[in-house]
Amino acid sequence: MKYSVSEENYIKSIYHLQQQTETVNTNSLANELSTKPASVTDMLKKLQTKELLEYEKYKGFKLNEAGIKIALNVVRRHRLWECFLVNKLGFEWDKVHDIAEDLEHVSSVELINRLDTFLDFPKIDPHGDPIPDMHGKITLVKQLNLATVAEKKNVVVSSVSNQSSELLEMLKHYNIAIGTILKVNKHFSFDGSIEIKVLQQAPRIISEQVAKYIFVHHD
Amino acid sequence: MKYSVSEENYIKSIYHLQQQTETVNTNSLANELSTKPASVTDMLKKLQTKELLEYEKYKGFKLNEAGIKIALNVVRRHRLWECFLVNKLGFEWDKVHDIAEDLEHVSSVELINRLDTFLDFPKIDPHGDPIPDMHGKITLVKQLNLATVAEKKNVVVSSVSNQSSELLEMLKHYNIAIGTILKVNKHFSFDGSIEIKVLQQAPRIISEQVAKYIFVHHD
DNA sequence: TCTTTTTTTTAGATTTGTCTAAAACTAAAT
DNA sequence: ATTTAGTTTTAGACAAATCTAAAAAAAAGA
Repeated sequence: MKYSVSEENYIKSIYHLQQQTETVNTNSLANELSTKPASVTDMLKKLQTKELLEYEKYKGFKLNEAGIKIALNVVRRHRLWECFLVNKLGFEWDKVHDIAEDLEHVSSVELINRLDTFLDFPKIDPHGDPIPDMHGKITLVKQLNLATVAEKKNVVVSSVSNQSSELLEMLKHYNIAIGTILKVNKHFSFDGSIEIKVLQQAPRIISEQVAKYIFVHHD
Repeated sequence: MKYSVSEENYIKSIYHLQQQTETVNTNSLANELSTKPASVTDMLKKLQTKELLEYEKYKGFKLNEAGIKIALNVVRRHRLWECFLVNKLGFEWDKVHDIAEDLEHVSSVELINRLDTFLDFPKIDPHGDPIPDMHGKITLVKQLNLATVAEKKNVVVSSVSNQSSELLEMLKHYNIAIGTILKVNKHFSFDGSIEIKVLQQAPRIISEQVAKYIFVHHD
């Protein structure tokens, strides 16, 4: 079955909200979607009729199995397009969200699977978030904070939890991006700073303040 | 200014129709868009208010300068996405139209210009139709029919005027696609067949019937 | 020229997604 | 337990894009 752009956006937002709280409430969804609570209630009725939602008046709601499946599909499309925009078209990762927001609603299954192949089946998007496969399965990559990673181990940068352009600029200057392989040479307990080594580059000192925003995984 | 998906589709269809007839009429546009004449009239009023159209009741209509500019932009997006789908994702050219129909409405200027760069500034799409540049300028490539091309000249396959899967299959078997460089060795006046030579392949005989569907241009 | 046919437009209805304002419900606080 | 504050739903309206049926205009034929 096909869903409208609006329906897909509601489904996706409910999915994101119910990752954090067991059941979602009307106001927070309205806030997330920059719409009014009354509009949310209208859409809830519609999604309930289509049997994608567990919903009781005044008591919150959440996606059921069918709804989650659709949400994962939209998330998959969004994140694959983000990979494309960054890895193939050379966008900065802080610029791709809005465009991917449009592209995610182009719903040809064959398009998305071919895109997946073209991108070589990425497991995480440029923000380090996992990409569900075509069956909705998410391969969870255990993420570690760079500030706490053991010394002398190779790790891959998987996400950065601060999207400010100041930090982005700094990381670009350091040649650190999602996917960069690096090694922690030493932790300095005096100020929490660490010395890291990126392949083919001189070792470099990073402050604890910066390291705390960088997440990595073992390869 | 931004236009709705519906407005863009009307503008694009009017553009295509007015390539053939000086002014366009309500019924043929309704037919092109698989909609009803009454709906067309409604949209014409809207586009006229937005000053994209020359339109007098009962007397036909056509896009003005501003309208043509928008149409060329939509056409550009459509054809660039078709290139992407065929050249990068490996779709057959007879499968890409519907998907490009959706993608063309994602209207980020930066997205399209980066896509153009990524595709290496193609001048024609996989059907051999020209791609307008970002200013709406079309580089017209003079197309010749393969059946009438002079012998011993290198030419590039630019379009095929029959989209049947039977012909497509045949050309695929011959390793002939849009962009293929070939040379006509000889015309046989007995039956109109021609011998062609594709780089790094043995010469091959093509019937006049097939050659007539293939268009080429000089490099 | 005067019907007849075809094309185009108008009028009014429908669907989807949104809104505001008011009513209904829940939760919290005295 | 009752008032108050906050949340959620309902009722009714609106804009965009479509439709059907009927009216108006143009084109074609006798």
